Amino acid sequence: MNENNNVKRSRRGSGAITLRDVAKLAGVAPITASRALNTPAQVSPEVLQKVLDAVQRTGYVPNRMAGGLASSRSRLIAAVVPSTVMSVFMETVESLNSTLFDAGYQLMLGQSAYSPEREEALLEAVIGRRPDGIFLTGIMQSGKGRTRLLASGIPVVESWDLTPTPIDMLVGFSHPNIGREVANFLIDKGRRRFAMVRANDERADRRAVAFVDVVAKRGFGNVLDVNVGTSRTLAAGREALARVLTAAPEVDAIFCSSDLLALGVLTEAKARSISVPGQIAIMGFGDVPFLADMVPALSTVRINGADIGRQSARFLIERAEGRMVEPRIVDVGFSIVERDTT
Amino acid sequence: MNENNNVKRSRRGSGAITLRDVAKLAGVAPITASRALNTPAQVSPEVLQKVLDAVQRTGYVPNRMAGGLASSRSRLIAAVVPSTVMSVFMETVESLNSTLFDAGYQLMLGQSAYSPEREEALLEAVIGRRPDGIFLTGIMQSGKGRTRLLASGIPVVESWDLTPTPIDMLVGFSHPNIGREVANFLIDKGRRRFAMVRANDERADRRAVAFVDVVAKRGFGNVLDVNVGTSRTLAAGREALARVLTAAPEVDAIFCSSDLLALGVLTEAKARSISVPGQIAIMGFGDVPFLADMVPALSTVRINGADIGRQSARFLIERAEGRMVEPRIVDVGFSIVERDTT
DNA sequence: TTCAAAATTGGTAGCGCTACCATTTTGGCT
DNA sequence: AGCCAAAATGGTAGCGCTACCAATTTTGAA
Repeated sequence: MNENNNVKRSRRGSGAITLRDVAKLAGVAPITASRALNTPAQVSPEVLQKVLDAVQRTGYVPNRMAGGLASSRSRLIAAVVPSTVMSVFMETVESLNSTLFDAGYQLMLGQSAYSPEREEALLEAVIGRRPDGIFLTGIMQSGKGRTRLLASGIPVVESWDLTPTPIDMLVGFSHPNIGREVANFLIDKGRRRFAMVRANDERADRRAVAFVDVVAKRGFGNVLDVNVGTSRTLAAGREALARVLTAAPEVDAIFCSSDLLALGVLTEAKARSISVPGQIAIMGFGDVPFLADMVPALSTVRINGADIGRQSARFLIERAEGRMVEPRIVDVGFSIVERDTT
Repeated sequence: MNENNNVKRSRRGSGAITLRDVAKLAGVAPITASRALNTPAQVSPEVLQKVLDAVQRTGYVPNRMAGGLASSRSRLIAAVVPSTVMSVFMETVESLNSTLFDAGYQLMLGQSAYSPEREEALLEAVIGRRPDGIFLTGIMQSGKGRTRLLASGIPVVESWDLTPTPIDMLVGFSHPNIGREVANFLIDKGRRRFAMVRANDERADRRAVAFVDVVAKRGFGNVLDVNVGTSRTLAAGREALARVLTAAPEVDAIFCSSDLLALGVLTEAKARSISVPGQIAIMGFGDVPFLADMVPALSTVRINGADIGRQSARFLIERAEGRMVEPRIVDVGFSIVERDTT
């Protein structure tokens, strides 16, 4: 029984320890070793111990690519995010990742960077890994993308928005509702002349439309609209206030499409000695973590990003394990957080 | 030539389109179709066209798990980050990801959450995917982890620090140097009574030691040390200033272990009408993007996180394609950014 | 025209694992 | 003791792809 009889080992392969090696060392068949590791209840305690010992001694780490290929279960979940830096989505990604990890899943991160061409390539790359689930921040707008996702048969969670026709599952909240509630909130606070500062973002557009609509319906004229393009920076917010002041100095409330933009507006207001909220009320969106502790603390719309991540992870896990999910659409809502700037 | 002759298809498999299907449709052998997609130069233009057409018509997306298993190249890179929310590392992850993506690699994200037990499990999960490279934020301290990584044979980039003995490659900067330079900088600015506000973080500790050392050497007594534990929040910074003021009201310069903490100190100072930098100078660390545009703008230590990501990605790609990397240690340096709070 | 070299295509045999089925062993019951 | 179901173990055949080698066709230099 010479163990070295397979001297002319193939040049292929990684050369790493395989399940075969572990099984041989434990004196059992490979399939038994596999069971010992994956479904320990199916093997006798002695065998389990022998296999575990062999794993310990060899430092064996199962090859998940091989396992995934054989079982058609990759235990990978892909998350597509537009950006990671200073992004309101990271809270979601963090809770998504940690919930998934605890259930034995890995997270693949793709950045779409708000670019359609890149999104196309990203989708191809993502599907190529055969993840057990895909998490999208936002709703897949492109019909091509939807078709592709649908054709892949992979469970999908869209998020951060609401639509009656998701690809598959959905965990989000209503942007128009936010626009409406914020408008009502500000009007009820006695504000009369409104401006919006927003970056290029389809969701912000829908908040804006609803906002404008309510303002008009309640009879407070039109809303000054300042678009800062693609830059979601604090600096863009500062510049935006300058533009607001030039175009309509009488504005007394500004709804921004992100907290960072709002922080910029607030910063510029302070720099110009404009009293907040005395002269101008400022409202952000997203509730990034440190906002609450600043002085003045920014009023904003709070989205429970961690909740979205957790809920999405649960959905994806359920589906990955073959169970159905019902209902497939969850509205996690939002809340207006009144602090010092309104 | 009935295509439906394999009626009793196996119950296994995903049922998705495979390379075989594409090859059959294009009228070539599977291996030829594989070459058409992976090394098109090795195939005649007509065949290439036929295969591409077949891909188009079927919507075929190659299974990267199978490809990875066969070729021992997963085209996956794993990144391990302590946290993603409001983290100074995300700039690095973003540039890492985008550089990798352009070269045809995918990013797997693991969160160690500053916890050793979790790091252990994470490492196992990461190695199990057989990534072509691993990016670590920070240096792998645990000997067990080092051994494991070494044994895996996977190229590793450690980062965000410097050591003469990295596991493999290293892209970082010197924390002691930062401590020293900041100390000298503040002393040269005329500051005399120092405090440090820092979270539990081994790297911050080393900055602190060097800082204290310089202060002592130049004869300005000891440095008040305020530890905020694991909370890296703005609120923690505010509370920290309160503690500083109680313990040593004469302090005239505070070096914080993160920008967020510094922002908290600054916020509390403002709340207490303490003039900055008149009475107290404040220095952060990391240079998060929006800092520069705030009023007052926080002085800080700038780390080029994007550069670390890009450089690391290049290293990892080089190694994944089988080329050597020399030198394996890169010091990307840092810079003290003087703004309004010093 | 001749023939070797280069270009193109194909066949085979895995990569490391698990689904599926077959076989052997064990234990509980009459 | 005898029988049968349940528990434990094993064998085989892939998962979908590519490395490696072999065969064929094309090209170009002599």
